[in-house]
Amino acid sequence: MGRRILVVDDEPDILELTRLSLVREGYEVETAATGEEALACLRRSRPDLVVLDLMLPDRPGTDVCRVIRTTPELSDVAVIMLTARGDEVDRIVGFELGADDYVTKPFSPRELGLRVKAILRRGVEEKTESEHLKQHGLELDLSRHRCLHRDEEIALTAKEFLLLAALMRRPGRVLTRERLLEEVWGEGIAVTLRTVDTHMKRLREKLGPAGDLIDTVRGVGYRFRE
Amino acid sequence: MGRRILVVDDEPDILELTRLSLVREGYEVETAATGEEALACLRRSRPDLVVLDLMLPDRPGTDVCRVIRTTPELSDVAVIMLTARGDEVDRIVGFELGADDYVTKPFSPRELGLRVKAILRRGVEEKTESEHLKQHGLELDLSRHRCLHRDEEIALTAKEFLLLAALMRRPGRVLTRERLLEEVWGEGIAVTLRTVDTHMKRLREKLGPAGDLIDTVRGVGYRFRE
DNA sequence: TCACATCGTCACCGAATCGTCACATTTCCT
DNA sequence: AGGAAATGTGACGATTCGGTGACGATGTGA
Repeated sequence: MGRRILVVDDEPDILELTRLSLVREGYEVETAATGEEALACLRRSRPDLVVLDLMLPDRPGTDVCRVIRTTPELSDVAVIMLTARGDEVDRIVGFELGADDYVTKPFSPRELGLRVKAILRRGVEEKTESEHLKQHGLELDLSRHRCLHRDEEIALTAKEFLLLAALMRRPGRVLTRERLLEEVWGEGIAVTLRTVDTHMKRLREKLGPAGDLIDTVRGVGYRFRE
Repeated sequence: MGRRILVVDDEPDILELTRLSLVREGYEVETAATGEEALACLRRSRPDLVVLDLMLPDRPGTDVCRVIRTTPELSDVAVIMLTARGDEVDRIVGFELGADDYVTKPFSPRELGLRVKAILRRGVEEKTESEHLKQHGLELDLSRHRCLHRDEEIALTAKEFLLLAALMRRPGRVLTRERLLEEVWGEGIAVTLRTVDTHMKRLREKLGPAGDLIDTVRGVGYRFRE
């Protein structure tokens, strides 16, 4: 669980020091010096937590944070902001921006380590509910948006992933196309029912042999093998 | 679906911040500052969930929670308690009070949002959990759309399944062809009455020995053995 | 900007399912 | 027993349903 961290700061020294201290505490650490770099890395490797400097060369850290929170695939990533003074803390943490915590510069590695640990632990607690589905060798990591079959990664698109998640959340239960549309696409969205079929086909295709785990119940809907 | 939330807290700031963050996540939110207000609002607008501070000016939140749980019309409302420390958690969430979850102050809106989402989802699932009919070794699971006879699966078509369900829902009672048409095919559908006979035949055939459980009541209709 | 991935829709096909009919059988009545 | 009415049964054509491949629109990263 929660192990991978991205550190974003434009000062090479701070970046390196932070990286080292976190690595020493057992985390996998990546680094980025700009907001763009950071976003690219986020999309690529989906870390569990981002330590984000408020001041970056290309765009403010607040901006990056906002992008993270408004991107569905990233919204589970925890964010710790690095800020010069404790001023705008209220705005940063939580409300307007949705960061999970902040640390004022200058900070000791130990302090950061403690915050990181606390945040990640909280994250784990939240996620233990059912963010991880596992059935018949098929594994879905909801928070990380990943799908494994016999430990081999299967690349799914957003819709395919949500579709599979909806089915796997209630194994054995038949879900009508209407229900699936509602759950995956959202309520009141105007999409043909048959669209579900198409996505189901693509999903089965990608799942390969595991595609058989999805049953078609003629005249009713689809169901995941119990 | 679960959308409406009541937030109860006596601190205006927290109240407003919480309200905002929940509204932003797409919920309809009402607020109350006292226990009495909260109960009034509950009775009036029946929200799906209450976020309830433990400390209120007029009466403890635990008290409010107890009232909710012991009022039949309100017992479906989910409750999330806000508490200062993780101390009395067991008592709160467990049997004594019957809250569904708790969040310790201070909390980030994100954290609360996640809890809310989880709780509401759970509620929906429980309510959708549907019938399971079982008679004379014949078993019908509506939500899974499965039919078992002595633990052996019997594959039924949609119509056959609905027909059998209609009969099994009222064992011993005779259902006319008209009634069955209405129930299985829907009202105002133009289908010959004799169509029911045909489906009944196919159904009995598939049920094998259990087919005898369906009696024909000459001149009236069909009935499932009591 | 371009290439590429994703998504929604459509049209077509084969197969499962359905509805109806004609005929056989049973039941009930006189 | 004889006949009428109701139900069982088998066959057949019609319809529905889901799988599938293709296409165009849209969005997104390089």
